[in-house]
Amino acid sequence: MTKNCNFIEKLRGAGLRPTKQRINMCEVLFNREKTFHFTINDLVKMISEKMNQKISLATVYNTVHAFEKKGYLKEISIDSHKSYFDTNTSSHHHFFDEDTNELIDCDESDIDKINIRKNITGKKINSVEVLVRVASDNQNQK
Amino acid sequence: MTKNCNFIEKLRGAGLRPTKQRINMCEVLFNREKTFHFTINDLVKMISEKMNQKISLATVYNTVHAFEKKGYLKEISIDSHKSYFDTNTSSHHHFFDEDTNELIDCDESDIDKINIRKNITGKKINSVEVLVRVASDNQNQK
DNA sequence: CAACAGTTTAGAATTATTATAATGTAGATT
DNA sequence: AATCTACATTATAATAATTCTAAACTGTTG
Ligand SMILES: [Mn+2]
Ligand SMILES: [Mn+2]
Ligand SMILES: [Zn+2]
Ligand SMILES: [Zn+2]
Repeated sequence: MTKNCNFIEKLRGAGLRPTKQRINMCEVLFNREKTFHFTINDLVKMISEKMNQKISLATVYNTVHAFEKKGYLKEISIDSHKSYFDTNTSSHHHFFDEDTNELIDCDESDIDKINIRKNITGKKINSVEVLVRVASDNQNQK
Repeated sequence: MTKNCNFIEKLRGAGLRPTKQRINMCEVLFNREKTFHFTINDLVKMISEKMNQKISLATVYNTVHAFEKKGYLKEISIDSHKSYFDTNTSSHHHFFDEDTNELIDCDESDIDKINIRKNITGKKINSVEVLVRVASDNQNQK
């Protein structure tokens, strides 16, 4: 897909200076075949593993939030203690595996289009997201 | 509905001792016509306003989590910085008004039943929740 | 290359939540 | 009713997550 990526252009296009930290983060986040879900902690680990450069935690937060604002990342909140970011920024739904804490993308065919009958005066719909929580099917009661 | 409520029985039924703090929290949370959504902060304010007793913040957290575990409250997470609790513990969907930060319940007729085609081997579905984010419809672009 | 605005950084500060351990209390036992 | 004990409450400390600060650094423009 995005091979030998020109992340410099991507960053410039968003009005973000292509610093080496941001380019490195782009490599880690976007230079791959498939989109994925991560926590800030995951990302800090991935960056320190994949790069030999040190990076400040504040920069990771800053950059993730900048990317989120520019629409390069989406936040998926599971509960107050579990929040993920998604490099798949298209509108899509999720399964959440409560055993493994894993977020799984749905594709179009997995869930029928949501039909919303209610409308709130003066308000437009910005997004419609379904979260399906799943867990092991062992018939151990509770 | 729950008039002159016997919260003592409700608490005992859950294996929770009916202390005066818990009974007071029950009054604030459940002794009302309609269910509602609140944050921990909202709740602390409501309790200190409605009671003349002081209550420890730790007790509020402990009790909210105990009630959540017993199924008397449900958590609704909007993003990593906004999390609500819901005294409506039935399975239902939500609108979230991004202008006012207000959560609004959907009822059965507002959203068609969600049809899930995907199934994850060995996993059962625990819940299916839709969050519809809405915001002011002023045609101010962005 | 000079100048400047934007960026990074380490560390401090802030906030939200949980842990601690001393004190209090509900409910059982006598 | 007095005593006992496990559970609950409390103030406060500790921890964790995130944001702020202000000094140093760097990409861009001219
Ligand atoms: Mn955010
Ligand atoms: Mn919780
Ligand atoms: Zn996703
Ligand atoms: Zn609700």
